[in-house]
Amino acid sequence: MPYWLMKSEPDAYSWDDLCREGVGTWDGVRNYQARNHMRNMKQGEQVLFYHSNIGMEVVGVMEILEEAFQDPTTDDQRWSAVRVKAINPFPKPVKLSEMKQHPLLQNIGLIKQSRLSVMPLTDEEFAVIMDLGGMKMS
DNA sequence: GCCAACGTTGGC
DNA sequence: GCCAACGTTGGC
Repeated sequence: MPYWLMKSEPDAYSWDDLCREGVGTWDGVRNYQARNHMRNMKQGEQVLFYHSNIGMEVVGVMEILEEAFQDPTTDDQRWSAVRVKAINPFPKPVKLSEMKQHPLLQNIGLIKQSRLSVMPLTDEEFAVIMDLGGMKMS
């Protein structure tokens, strides 16, 4: 099963914002590569939530509730959004600096392509980050 | 605040 | 279709 990681600046939209809303719409993505990843997401898949700029850490796990649909923030049909819900916060958020030091995380988009905001993770990468964050895999 | 990386735009 | 100029992202 594919896993994902999505970034947001907490100033704009944070983990706490998502928890407050319960169900969140992940919209505003204006990058083709990121959009293509979003269109590949399937209901029930798990997504890590990363705080860029402020925090620079993975803070929790989300789940895809609704697969890609027209981004409600624009009429431009090129852009898609997905619906997500928070599952669990990390007991211990995982810092970017920590991930950069981990030998099994050297190929993740966060490190290799720092501007990409939506990216896939391998089973192994997902498991490593969950472990670093003190989360038990269910 | 700076700047590297990278995507987009527009002139040719 | 190339590429210079420019804008944006995001780490430092």
